[in-house]
Parts: sequence; C-alpha cells; structure tokens
Amino acid sequence: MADHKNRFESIIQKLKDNGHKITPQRMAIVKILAKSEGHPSVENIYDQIKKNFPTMSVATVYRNIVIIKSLGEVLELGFPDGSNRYDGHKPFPHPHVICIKCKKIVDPHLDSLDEMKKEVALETNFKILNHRLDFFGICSDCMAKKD
Amino acid sequence: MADHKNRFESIIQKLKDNGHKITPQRMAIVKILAKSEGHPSVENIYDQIKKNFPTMSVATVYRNIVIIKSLGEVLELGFPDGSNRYDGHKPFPHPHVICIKCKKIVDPHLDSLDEMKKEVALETNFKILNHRLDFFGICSDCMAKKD
DNA sequence: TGTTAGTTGCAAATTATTATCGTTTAGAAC
DNA sequence: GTTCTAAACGATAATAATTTGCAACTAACA
Repeated sequence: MADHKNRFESIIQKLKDNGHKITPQRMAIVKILAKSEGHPSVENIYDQIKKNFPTMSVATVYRNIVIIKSLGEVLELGFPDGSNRYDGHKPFPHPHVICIKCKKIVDPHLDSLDEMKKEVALETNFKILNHRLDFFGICSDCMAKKD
Repeated sequence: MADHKNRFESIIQKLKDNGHKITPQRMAIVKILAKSEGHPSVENIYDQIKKNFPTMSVATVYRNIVIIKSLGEVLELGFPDGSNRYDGHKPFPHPHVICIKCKKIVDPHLDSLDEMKKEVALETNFKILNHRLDFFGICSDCMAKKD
C-alpha cells in the first residue's frame, strides 16, 4: 500500500527537519516501523535488518527508536510481561486485541472510547492526556487449532 | 475497613488451601497487598516490611507475589515504563486512572466496558479473556500546584 | 519434640535496555 | 570532488529489575 510509503517519507522528513542524518541503517529501521506489520519488537526489527547489514547492532535499533519516539512518530507498546512492540503506522493511542497464543495484534474499530474518556475525566477530575486499552484473548486461527 | 481484613483472611486461607505455609514475612506481604493502599510497588512493599524484618530480602517479596498471583489473588499492573504496581484488594481487571506527576492511581467507575468487550469479540472473532484499560493524566491536586 | 517439605536470605545469574568510547560517515561548506 | 565536523555507528561494558541456586531455617503435622 502507498500508505506505508507515505508513513516512511513522513518519518524520514521529520528526522531531517530535526537535524538528524539519514543513514542506511536508519532508513531500514524506519522502513520496518512505517509498515509495522504485526507490530514488531526490537528483536524482530534487528533480525530483519541483520540479513542486509550483518554488522548491525541492536544498540542502533534502540537508539533510533528513542529518537523516532521522541518525534511522536512511533507508538511504544510495553506489555505487562515486559515485552515491547512498536507501531509506526498508527503512532497514536488506539485499542489493541492481542492473541495470547500466537502474539498476533489486531486493531479493532471502537469509537465509544472518546465518550468513555470524557466520563472518566468528569468523575475523577483528572485532565486525561493519554490512554491505553488492550484486550487479551485467543484469535480464531489459534482457536481452530486443537489445544 | 473490615474489607481489608476480609481480603487478608481470604488470601491467607487460599494460601493454606494450596499447601503453603504461613510465615511472618508472608503475612506481612499479604497484609500490605490486601489493603493495596495506593497500589504499592515491590520496592514499596519491601521498604514497609524492612522496618519490622531487617533481614527481609526483596527476593521473598518477589517470590510471594508470584505465588499469590498464580492463585489469582493479586492483580499485577505492569506499566509501559517498566514499573510494576500491585492490587490485591481488587484482583480482577478494572480500569485505572494514573497521574503522571505524582503516580497516584485511582479506580474510576465504568460499566460501558462489558459492552465494549462484546463489540470487540464480535468484530475480531477473538475469544476475549482479559483486558487492560488505563487512562493517564494529571490529577486535580497536581493541577492545583503551579507547574 | 521430631521430622520434613516449603520458605527464607544471600548472592550469583539472567534479561532487556542504556551508556561509553573509539571509529566511521552523512551532509554542508568550500 | 575534497575537506571538515557533528552525528551516528558497532562492540561491549554498565545498569536495573527480576529470577534462580543453594545452604540454613522453620511452620505444620504427627
């Protein structure tokens, strides 16, 4: 999809605008984040890139994610079990549905969340800035496979 | 409140039922978890108990939390920043509102969540087993203090 | 009381992430 | 194109949070 290409260009542009150099390694990382197929982990990104850059270091992946995160162009999904996954395709808070068997992550469509946010703000007197909503379960694929 | 005492008794009973011994250290940990005032962290629990048990080890806190968690009597709240907080008072999934300044955690009242869960299950074909909903913001106390 | 499996405290191991540092390089200036 | 320099890189050491291994201890039951 052209959508991925647009995300790639827009992240690269933002990096340039903020005085960052565009290295081959950085481009490879941005390319994967722009697509964010399956919401990759650091390990996952590293493994993909190592094929083309055998000297690639994990530190470089971490460093770049920190920068891109600070520019608001990637969403970090830290999970209760300590694992981290990333979404550079939709870098804003949105609900996720996670399969606990195959670790697949799906983005459901939900618009009652805004209403909920207002309710909570009213009840607690908090100024709500951010949110995180995850549903954990078993996807239809894993359900089909016998357990 | 008697509520805290009930939670304490019920966690202790569950431990006994599952063949665990009731040591003084364990009782101290359960006591704090039963109350879960402010949703304590491991460090927090450890510090509180160290006053009465100077030889107490953090490992003991971790080990006990693993057991109590496996009995379903405490809810672990792992946050994106890597921090962990616990709730043994309401050990089932429920929404939280977290102040990003003072780290205060409040439990809002929300009943539209069940409806949402059904919607998501229908749309994604997942069997939803669990969920996690957090709102992040600034509490009225911190808002009052000048920034 | 005596026995024993579960528990504890300490320290070492593990894991994920961050920092250090010497070398390399993208990109602007010439 | 060449030169220059701050930024980025790779390798590895450091850090922090959690877990594990093991010898000593003790709760619980007979």
